[in-house]
Amino acid sequence: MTRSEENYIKTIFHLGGNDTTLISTNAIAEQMETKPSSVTDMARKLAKKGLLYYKKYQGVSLTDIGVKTALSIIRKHRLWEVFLVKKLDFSWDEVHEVAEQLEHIKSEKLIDKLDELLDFPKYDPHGDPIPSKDGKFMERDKQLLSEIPINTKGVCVGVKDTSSTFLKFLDKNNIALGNTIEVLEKEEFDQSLHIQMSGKELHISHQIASNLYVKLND
Amino acid sequence: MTRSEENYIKTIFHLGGNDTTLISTNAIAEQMETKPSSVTDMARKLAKKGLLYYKKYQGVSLTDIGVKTALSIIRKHRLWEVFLVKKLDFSWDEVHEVAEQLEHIKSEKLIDKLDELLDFPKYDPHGDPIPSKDGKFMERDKQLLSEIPINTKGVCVGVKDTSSTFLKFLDKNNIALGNTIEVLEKEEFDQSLHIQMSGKELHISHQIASNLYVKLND
DNA sequence: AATTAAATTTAGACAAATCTAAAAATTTGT
DNA sequence: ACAAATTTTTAGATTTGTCTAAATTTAATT
Ligand SMILES: [Mn+2]
Ligand SMILES: [Mn+2]
Ligand SMILES: [Mn+2]
Ligand SMILES: [Mn+2]
Repeated sequence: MTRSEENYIKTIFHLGGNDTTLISTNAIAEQMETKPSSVTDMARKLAKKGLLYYKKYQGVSLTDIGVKTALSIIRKHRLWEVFLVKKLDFSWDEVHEVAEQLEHIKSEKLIDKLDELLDFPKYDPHGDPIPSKDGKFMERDKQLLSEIPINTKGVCVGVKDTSSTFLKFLDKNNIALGNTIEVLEKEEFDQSLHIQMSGKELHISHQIASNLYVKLND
Repeated sequence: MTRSEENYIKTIFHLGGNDTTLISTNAIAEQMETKPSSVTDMARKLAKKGLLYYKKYQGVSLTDIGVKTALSIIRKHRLWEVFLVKKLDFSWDEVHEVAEQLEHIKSEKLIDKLDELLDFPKYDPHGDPIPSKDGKFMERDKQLLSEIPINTKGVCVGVKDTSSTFLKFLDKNNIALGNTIEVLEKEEFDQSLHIQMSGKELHISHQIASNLYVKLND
């Protein structure tokens, strides 16, 4: 598989094309910052290769082989992200760009040994689950911080927005995965939250709270 | 720079095109397993980019920028080889293929941090020197085992042939970098050697001896 | 239901990197 | 020095992945 083909497969998976829902060429084009006509060409090519199902004018969805392929690329992407953070002291806002390149390196042994070196991590630096060698992975039971009730405690386990700006903002405010957060108060007016974290009280906007995943205690 | 361009630059460097000697398109084509006509096209392209000097019908040689580029790629290649051996338990005959891919990953921070993780190695698993960030490196003072006199001792510091078959052969015979070797006798007939290594006596062919580098003691 | 708007595909073009076959230049051998 | 052999370049074609502009299909609106 070429790098371009792999990127298409991965994007389609992320857009939800793993079940029978058809993903439109426009949606793919927008996500990949390319043109719909290019997507059509690639859809035909990948359909012929058996990686996806393509219904003219309707859209695409991944075949079983397509899903397996996508999971393999995502596994590599996320393992490399862990490597960059844990072994090379990258911060979580710097890893994505490099992982986009590293995910295309072809060597089964490489990725299995990397997995071992990292002690078989279950989640990447952004809290996203890492598929196992055979494509299985556990989506964590998590909720957006903005949607949990007042006076409940949870552990911060992931981010929805993985943009560098958001991640740097979290760093600046000492919000990190693993932190315990308690919602103290919710402002009716703007949906902003008063929270307690690491002993300190903090006021965060709805914008922030709706991009942070927490796992409720017990 | 594209992957293809980088591979051309690297190959030309290895063929000795760093000084004023011109390297022929045929030599490059043979080394890269491509056609001379393809090399001509690329030579023009790289000349226009200022990476090499191209004299029609004569050949090419790298400019200063070309040499710098080559050294940067070689640095990456060799650092990744060290990583694969030291951190992921690859054997020295398995690393080249994967390093050929990894050497094209673009991230200055990645390679500097990798260097640090590996404790700034000076040589790769095959005994080849690793250029520093600013392109400097020390070619070790070494000789082919086949060319040192009888009754001299040396430390095995490198291999000339880096093919998988040769490296596996050395593994099988417990010949590894760092071993001390003494030449006991040289057969006039076939140039084969009787050597002493790790307490054992060994008989090796000229073919082997002329592909092993040793550094004489003192 | 007909018209308009939006999404999608087709047709044709382009750049990068490669190839084959033919032409041109260089080198070799007498 | 000249013919033959070799090397190198040119010309034209191919594949991959992309694009623009036009045509077609589907969806939305009156
Ligand atoms: Mn990522
Ligand atoms: Mn991630
Ligand atoms: Mn190598
Ligand atoms: Mn090497």
